[in-house]
Amino acid sequence: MAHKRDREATRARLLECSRLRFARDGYDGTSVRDVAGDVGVDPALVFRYFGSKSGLFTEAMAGSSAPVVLPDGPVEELPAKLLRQLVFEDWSEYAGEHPLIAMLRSSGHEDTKDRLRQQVCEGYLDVLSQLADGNEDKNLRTELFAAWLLGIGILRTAVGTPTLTKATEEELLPHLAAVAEALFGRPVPTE
Amino acid sequence: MAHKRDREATRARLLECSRLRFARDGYDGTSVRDVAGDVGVDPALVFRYFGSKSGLFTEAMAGSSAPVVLPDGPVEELPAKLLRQLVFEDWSEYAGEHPLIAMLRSSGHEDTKDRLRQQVCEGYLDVLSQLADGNEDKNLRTELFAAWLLGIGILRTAVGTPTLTKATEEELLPHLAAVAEALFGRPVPTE
DNA sequence: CCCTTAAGTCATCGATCGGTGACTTAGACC
DNA sequence: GGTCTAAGTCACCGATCGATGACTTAAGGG
Repeated sequence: MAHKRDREATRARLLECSRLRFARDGYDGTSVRDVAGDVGVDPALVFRYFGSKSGLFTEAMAGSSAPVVLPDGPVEELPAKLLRQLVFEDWSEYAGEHPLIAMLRSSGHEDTKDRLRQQVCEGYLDVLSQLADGNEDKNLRTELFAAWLLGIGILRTAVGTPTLTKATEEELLPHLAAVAEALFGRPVPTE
Repeated sequence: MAHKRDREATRARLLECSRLRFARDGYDGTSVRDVAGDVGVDPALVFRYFGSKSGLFTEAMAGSSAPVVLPDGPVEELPAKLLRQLVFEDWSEYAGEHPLIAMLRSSGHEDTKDRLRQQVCEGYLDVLSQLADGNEDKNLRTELFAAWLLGIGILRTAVGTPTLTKATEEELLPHLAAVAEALFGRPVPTE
């Protein structure tokens, strides 16, 4: 009675809730009953709509690729933008972590690993590689910088290292500029 | 009759096999029956020795803290040593990944997160912080460098990014030196 | 108003999980 | 060789999981 009978709307709500569960608890830690319970629907409906649990997982992860910065501004501002998005944005909708970091928890499954790689490559490396233009090991430098951003996010949220967890964006920006300059050989403004 | 009745030896074999399982399949993906089967022993024995599954997990992870570089050489060589150990060493005994990276898969459990943090702090940050001596944000710089090393390991093994995965140690060392110098403000020899 | 269609539910299955307690057997010691 | 202790086994419990198929009910059209 709380909701009308709307197949597409129910499907969408299942996907949304499952995304949060999968991100927070991982694939194995999430049960179909949990997700159905969040939506207020019978678990059997999940199998009617998605065939299986892994079908739900695949579709949920496919729809979560949205949050990626588009290269709309000058390339020099990209590192700061990505850092802000990866680390400091409010991901409370995704259980407090960037979806990419959360997805790492399920990287034991080969499907997840493939999607993870695809998302990192298309969403981050393609954009970041502009910064490495003119350098010798362009791709390697790009991936090394992406590794740093990812590592910062992980130390902050998944490990909970003391200093980095409490660091503010303003404290991080100077070091970001220094490392970016060292890797890309060009000045990167902090503002 | 394959093995004699030796409590300590059986305990050790259970720990060793569980370490590999936990690393490769995560906490939830590993069953007590799996581990006992690897050792060729009854699953009930696991509970007799470790009380519970999480007891086995805790003890297994506590015992895997061994692989940490000791600061025996000059501090300038630490980054290269840690990179070699984290990324290029042969971790086939641990399913091909450094235990720390593997442990990230189970970082949904708070116990694992605590142990992970402790291991990163004591095993890596304490050693690395010598490099940041004399700098302003000593701890922050140290954690930022550790984040980079961890991120490199993750991109290589858990994500499988194209260029970094195939990179050799010799290709990475110059960039390691550049970033270390940018973060710590002191030259870091590549050899 | 009724009847069809599809959205959603219910009961249940088989497998697997962590965990427990009673039991069996191997090995050292006298 | 008998006996005692501890290493290891066996049978089983309750809970939970993914999954299936038969069922019920809400909504729209004639």
